[in-house]
Amino acid sequence: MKTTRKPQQKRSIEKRTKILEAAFILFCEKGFENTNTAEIAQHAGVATGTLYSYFQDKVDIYKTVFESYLKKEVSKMLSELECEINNHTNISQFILLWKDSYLSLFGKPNRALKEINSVMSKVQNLNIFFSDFETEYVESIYKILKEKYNPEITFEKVWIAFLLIDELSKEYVSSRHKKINYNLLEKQAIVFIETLLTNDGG
Amino acid sequence: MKTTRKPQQKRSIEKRTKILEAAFILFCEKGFENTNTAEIAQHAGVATGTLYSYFQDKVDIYKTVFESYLKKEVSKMLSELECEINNHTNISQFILLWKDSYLSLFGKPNRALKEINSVMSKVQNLNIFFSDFETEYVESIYKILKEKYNPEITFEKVWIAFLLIDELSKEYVSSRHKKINYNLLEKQAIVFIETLLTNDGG
Amino acid sequence: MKTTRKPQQKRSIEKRTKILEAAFILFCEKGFENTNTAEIAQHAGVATGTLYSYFQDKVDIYKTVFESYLKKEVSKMLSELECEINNHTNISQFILLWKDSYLSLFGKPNRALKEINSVMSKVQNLNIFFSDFETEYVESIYKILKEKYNPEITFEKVWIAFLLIDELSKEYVSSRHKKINYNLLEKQAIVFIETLLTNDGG
Amino acid sequence: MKTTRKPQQKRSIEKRTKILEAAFILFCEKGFENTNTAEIAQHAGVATGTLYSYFQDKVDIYKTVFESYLKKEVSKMLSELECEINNHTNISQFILLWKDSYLSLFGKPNRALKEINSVMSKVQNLNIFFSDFETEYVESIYKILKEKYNPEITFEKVWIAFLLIDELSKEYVSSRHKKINYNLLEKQAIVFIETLLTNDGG
DNA sequence: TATGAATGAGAGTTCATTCAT
DNA sequence: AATGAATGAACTCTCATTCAT
Repeated sequence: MKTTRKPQQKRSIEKRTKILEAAFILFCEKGFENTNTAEIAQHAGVATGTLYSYFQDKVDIYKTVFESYLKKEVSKMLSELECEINNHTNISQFILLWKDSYLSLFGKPNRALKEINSVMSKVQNLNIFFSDFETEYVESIYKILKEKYNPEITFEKVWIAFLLIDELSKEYVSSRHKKINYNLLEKQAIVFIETLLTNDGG
Repeated sequence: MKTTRKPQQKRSIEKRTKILEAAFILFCEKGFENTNTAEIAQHAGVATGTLYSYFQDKVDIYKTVFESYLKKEVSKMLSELECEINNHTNISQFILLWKDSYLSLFGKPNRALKEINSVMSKVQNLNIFFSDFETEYVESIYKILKEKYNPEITFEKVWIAFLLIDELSKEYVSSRHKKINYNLLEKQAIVFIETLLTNDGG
Repeated sequence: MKTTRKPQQKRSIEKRTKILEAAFILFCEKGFENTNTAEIAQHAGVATGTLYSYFQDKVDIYKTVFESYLKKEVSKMLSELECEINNHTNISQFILLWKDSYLSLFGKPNRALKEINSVMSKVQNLNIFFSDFETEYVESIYKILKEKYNPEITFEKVWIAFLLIDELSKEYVSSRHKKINYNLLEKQAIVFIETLLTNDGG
Repeated sequence: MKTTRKPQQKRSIEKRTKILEAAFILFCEKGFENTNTAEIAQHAGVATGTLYSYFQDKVDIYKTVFESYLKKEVSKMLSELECEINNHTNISQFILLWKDSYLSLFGKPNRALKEINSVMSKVQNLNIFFSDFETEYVESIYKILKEKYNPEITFEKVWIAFLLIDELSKEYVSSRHKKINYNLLEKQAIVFIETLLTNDGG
């Protein structure tokens, strides 16, 4: 029977946090498969064995890193978004804010999250968490839009907007398509998301 | 100085093809990291050592597999698309055809291609190929659309349409978001893309 | 220079006893190699570090556990045996009593004691203790038998009886030979031991 | 899906044999837990990875080592015993031969076989093989004795004889009881085994 | 004196790559 | 040209032991 520590003491929590921070940075930079446990330990300033006091295995570290990252950052982001709306933001500005916050959230861990299928094949229930999480996230945006801007809006339209914002962020992060004028791309995308979300038809 | 053979003889070419086919199937199913060279050799019906007669290393196999897959399939797809257009297809039908052909192309290798960043860190110039390839692909679509449907269309708009079709395909392949009505999503997306590509504004 | 405590205070002695009890149970169940110090500490209700206040290392725990078990239990057993004899027990009954008491003593720690060679290679003088102990034990039985039943008996004959009782106990504990009728085996063994110990020849 | 090689070629068989030989020596000397895979490989003159071409894991090596040792040696021993009987051997001589052959077989691997419980907890069906093997072995002896010397003999009596011979061998191998006159012990044991096996009573 | 978090050497195992045949 | 047995570095994970608190 294997147990992992649920640290209550301050120093212990600090160590756990350091491990998660180091793992986050390395997974984002190099991905899951190209990061080894020794590196994580070294960057966290702990011994390799210490990782296994706090986490069951490497996959558990991955899972915890991105679960906690998303949980923490997304709820923060959503409340910030809601706050902004109350300051007389129009829908165009809202979309811009949405895109910016999404980019700041998913820009960094983008690479690591892409590998999720690889990690998934080693553990059950991992993709369910992330799928459900995405759904919840879009539902929150959907509620805001329905309440504040367009009571007729459908969930699917918001999802399309979400897909586009997701792709825009990835384009931005990679910036690998030389022929693309990113500023123009973004401007046009936002105009069309606005059309999508305000038009009654569909 | 290490060399890999450029096989000219018939039997050699067959062997190379078998390796690429086996690798394609396995990389698509299990990803790069979870597929080992012994498996590829076994499925191809050759010895492990033979892999290294035709390819420099495992990454070279990955690179060649998807380069050749894309080169071959995309040009086929594009000529099919062009062919269809001449049969009095309207833009809405064109978008549908585009989406379907894209799905049939990228549905299968989706998982393997997601890992591209992971593979990239082991070899130079891999992502450049894929980025350039994507650009060329969208340019081809852009030309068709400009010529046949809308001379005013911008490259960026087509790119937005492309991003959306890409994401739709991924959603379709994974089908992991329970709350999404995929038929509705697709229908609305296509209407939206049509609007995007026919409207003069932007 | 490392020292281990010789606890004099009541609470200390209790702790030491708890460690030995926990270790005894675990070593008997799972053997030396498959029992780890964390488990011993947990079952004893102490911290892992505490083990090392009372014992030099894991081997020292093993050694102490079985030394103290044998010393305590065997002398108890021998006095019980001697007690029974005075109540007009015949030799056949004595052998039965011997076997039963031996089984109750060595049945449980059988597995752990089998591993003694493995543990021995890590520490000096461990097997000497156990060998000497066995000798003393058989000598005690020998004295009883010589005094009460057969003055002509030889030490070697008693040793043969001892070997047989030892094996019988092991068979009983493992019960893994399906074709053996254990009741019959035991009955015949005891008859044989009786013959062995009463016959003058040899 | 993991596969291990079934070597057919001469050189391959040699390598497998070398691994088994090295493992046999080391397991006998130091036991299962105190022998590591690197040592086995080194003594066999192969790389660590090579072990895993021929065997699934360390336990599989242990299992194969002693299964093949016993299968090979015991059948050889039994045919030798049968051969001797035909040369007008009396029962006393037969018992002596039995004991000697048993000693030469189980003397060396005695230590390693004692650890079987430890290894067993890591793998299923291991003890079943060894128990069944012991049963078959004693049955063979039983058949010989019944046929050639005493048609009235019971299986249980032969088993008792077997237990005694087993213990005698262990005593001999360890030779750790200083007060024992081993020659006398053996002589008396054999006399009594003879009594046991020839007497009709029981 | 007791704690238990931390250590890190060392274990078993995998697999891309090589090279004698 | 093709083989596939062999390699051995690198990986993840364990656990007896230590030591700051």
